[in-house]
Amino acid sequence: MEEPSRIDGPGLRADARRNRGRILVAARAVFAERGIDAPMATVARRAGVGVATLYRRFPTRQSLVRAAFAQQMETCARVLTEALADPDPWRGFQRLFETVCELQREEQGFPAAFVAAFPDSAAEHAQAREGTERDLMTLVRRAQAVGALRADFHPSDLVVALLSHCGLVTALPHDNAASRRLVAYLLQSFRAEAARGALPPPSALSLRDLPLAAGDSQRQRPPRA
Amino acid sequence: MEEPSRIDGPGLRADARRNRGRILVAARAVFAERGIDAPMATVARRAGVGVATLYRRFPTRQSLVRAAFAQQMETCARVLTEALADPDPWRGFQRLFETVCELQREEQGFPAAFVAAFPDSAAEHAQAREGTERDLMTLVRRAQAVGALRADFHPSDLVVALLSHCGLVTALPHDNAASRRLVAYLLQSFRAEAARGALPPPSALSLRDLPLAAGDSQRQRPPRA
DNA sequence: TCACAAGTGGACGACACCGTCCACTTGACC
DNA sequence: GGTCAAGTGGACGGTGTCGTCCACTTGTGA
Repeated sequence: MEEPSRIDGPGLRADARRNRGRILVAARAVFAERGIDAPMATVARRAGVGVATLYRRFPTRQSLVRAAFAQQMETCARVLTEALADPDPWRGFQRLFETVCELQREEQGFPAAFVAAFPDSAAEHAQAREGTERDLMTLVRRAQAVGALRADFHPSDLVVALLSHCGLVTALPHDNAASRRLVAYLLQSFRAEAARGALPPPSALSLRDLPLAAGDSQRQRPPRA
Repeated sequence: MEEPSRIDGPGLRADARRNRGRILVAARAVFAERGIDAPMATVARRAGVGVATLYRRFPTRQSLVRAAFAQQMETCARVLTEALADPDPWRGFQRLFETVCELQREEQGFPAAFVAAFPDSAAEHAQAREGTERDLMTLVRRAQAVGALRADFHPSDLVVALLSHCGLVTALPHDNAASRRLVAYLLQSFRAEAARGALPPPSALSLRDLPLAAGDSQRQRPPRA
């Protein structure tokens, strides 16, 4: 009410803003090297900052993760807009998928952030997600209308594809060839000509389940070496 | 030398063997619910056993994981044998992929075990893996010779596909529809008729990187809610 | 230049998990 | 039934992370 969350945004003292920036850089680096649940203290040390400063700026690990990858999230949203603007809807669709996968591949830690849970941002970003979802639906319909995207493609299939790719790059963080190969296979199977026989029914997933535009998701936990 | 590892196998006292069994059941349950790095003490408690007993039987978490999912690993190996025996190599290939994915889908925690690292079993299971690898190669060649599997399919693509599916079911543990959908898409894109345009070069992966037959792999870490 | 609110660092208590140790129990074999 | 090695449970010390608290520093606006 009174404090409109000056925890982030501007309105910070100059040195504080500088530190905030350093923390985000350090967070991306540390998350890339040691995974998304690296100790907070490690991030602080790398940023040349005390733990207290880190916690003051980002009270939860989640808020740090979200802020650290906000730029990637925005890129995803922008790419969707560009895809919609493309006169060739299939090319738009293809670029959308390829670009998001490229982001997942390049920014270590982003994939993990991508599937990690952000249950509290649900209300907050509801409209953003709905807009994104509508846009995606439009893109899919157009690409189908042109006869490029198979008719039985369901918007949730994009979520499925992105999450799988995400899992792959998490398992093999440095194997770009594997990632590219999967992307190519999936794109080919999304083409209308590839349709042979019926597919099993689509998942009930929606964008709600995937933070394409700083949204959020569900989930449990994976392994460890 | 002197003690030929009676830690597992028979030769255990009756009560000890009973406990061992209980531990494995408990481990599968706990891994399914809380992920593969749930506290050892939780597994012990669930098995109605002290921690010491657990550690005596399975000195490392890895050995516990491996033992807990040994059955699933064996099933994978058996399915490969069956696939080779199938007069229709494509049907064999298809069943192999579908069955392994089904295992990943059904046994929570198995996918995580599947991608988790088992660096020390490398030497130990070297022959088993090589045999598996050769079998797989044979299966692929046969399916290609028949004109069913696309000519540019590379054995490592199976690893890629399995790891992606693994990631998907880890992210969405209860969404069978999503899993089935992905499997269907991938199988269709592996068909010879689906080939349109060149694929990017295959990954350098081999079965070495995937514990199809109780083998092992590499890796780093994923997220956490 | 000064005063003070904003910002800072690191020590600290709480907590969770690990893996070992040891005194006690129990199954197997005579 | 008696002996004893095999087996057992739980307490315990060690380690690593969390998140807070508070005395100190520093930027800002007058």
